[in-house]
Amino acid sequence: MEQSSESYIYQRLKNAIIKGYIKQGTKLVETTLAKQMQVSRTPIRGAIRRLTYDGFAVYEANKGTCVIKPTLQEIKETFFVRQQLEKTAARLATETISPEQIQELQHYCHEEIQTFENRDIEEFHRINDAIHLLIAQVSGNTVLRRYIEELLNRTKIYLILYDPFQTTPLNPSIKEHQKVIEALQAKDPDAAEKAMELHMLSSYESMEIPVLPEDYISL
Amino acid sequence: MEQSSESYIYQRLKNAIIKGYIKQGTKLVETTLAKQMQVSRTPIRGAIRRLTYDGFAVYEANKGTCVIKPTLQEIKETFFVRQQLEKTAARLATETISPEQIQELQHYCHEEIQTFENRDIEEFHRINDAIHLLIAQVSGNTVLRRYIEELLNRTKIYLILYDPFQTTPLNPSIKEHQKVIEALQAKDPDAAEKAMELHMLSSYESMEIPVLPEDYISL
DNA sequence: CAAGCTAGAAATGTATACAATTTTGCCAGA
DNA sequence: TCTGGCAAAATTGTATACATTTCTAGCTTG
Repeated sequence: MEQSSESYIYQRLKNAIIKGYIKQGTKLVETTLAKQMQVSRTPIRGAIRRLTYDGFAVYEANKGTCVIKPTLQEIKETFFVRQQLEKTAARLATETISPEQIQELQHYCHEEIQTFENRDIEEFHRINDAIHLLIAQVSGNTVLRRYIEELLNRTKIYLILYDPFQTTPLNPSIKEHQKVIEALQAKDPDAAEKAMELHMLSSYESMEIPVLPEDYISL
Repeated sequence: MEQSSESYIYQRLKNAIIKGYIKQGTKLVETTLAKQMQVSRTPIRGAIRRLTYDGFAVYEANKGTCVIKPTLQEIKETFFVRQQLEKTAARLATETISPEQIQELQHYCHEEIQTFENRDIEEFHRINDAIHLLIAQVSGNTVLRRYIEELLNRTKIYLILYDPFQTTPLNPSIKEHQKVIEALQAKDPDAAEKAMELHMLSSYESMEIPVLPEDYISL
């Protein structure tokens, strides 16, 4: 499948933002990026606009587009919305989840433990995402799934600002996932919702404004 | 304030879709629209892409963009997500709402009753939107507010498919709004959440596939 | 007559040119 | 030195031209 130039550029830019290669607040200048990526302004422009619609950048007419620089307040608000939707997804999932899907979730949990022992943070996050996305999918509400996916993506960029060295203790996360999965297996909506609520809460309640040099760039 | 051509085109197209002037499933051809609107393809293209990101159209690479043609399932799913978020907003609003804001809501309710007597459906919907948006704003969570605003916009297009003649009894809606406002005034989170849940539920639970000629256009 | 192929048309994707707006930096004057 | 303004540079907004892909209509062939 031949992918369009714009999609490719979009992916590259998004990745660079999420990974922190592009500093928050940076202005995304069309002409500059066009030269760097050896394409015309047209696909660059499209990619930048898409980043805007996805919430990774802010646009001002006749001024240009900058990578977002969220406040701690905004970050917590976003996590809160994500929490609400994931709570709902977990509740719905108790009614529709199949034994195979439960097995898949448990498999992820095992992988998570192994990855934790290996200290492979990147892989750990990949598995974490997979768990949350699977539950969102199992919920059976595709609109809900799309919103959760969007918010999950959006919260990734926040983790860089909040915890650039990724030192957050991941151990509790594993146990929390297991709690959610147990509730799903027991088909207990209230327990599933509560478990997910607590899990999401622990991922943002302790956030504080990090002390970093102004021009800090995470690897 | 001078608005860009693209923004203007976006607004026009969105309005045409929401009002039903453009039939659901219609392909949005760049060249055709460019001729109609007397501009080049560039701003048309941007406007169409934006409609895509807002969920009013679907895009396929190298194929083009079509106005969405949601199934009843999708419509109900979207209303459900909106319901979840508005429930949350109502709950949060009980903690932050001011006497002035309560008064503003009550004012809307009075307007709503008058408008109902005048059978001005368009105005009625405008007031209804204002009530929901104000509660979302009062919640104090701007991310939540933006999502609710997006979903409110998106559900507008659904009402055309569901009820093109806008014959839905609006009377219960007024009473439901009053219930929500009473709960906000009493600063009772559970009551506010419940009242909003019931109000949202009544707006979509009874939806059925409408019987319409294939080429039906609302006004 | 149906299925498949092919050339032309049509539509989207990208590059480039030009217009309008904003930003920047320098200079004059108080 | 500070401020205001003006002109050049930089950047975004739009138009147009060209490239590539997809759609369509008509023809061929079994």
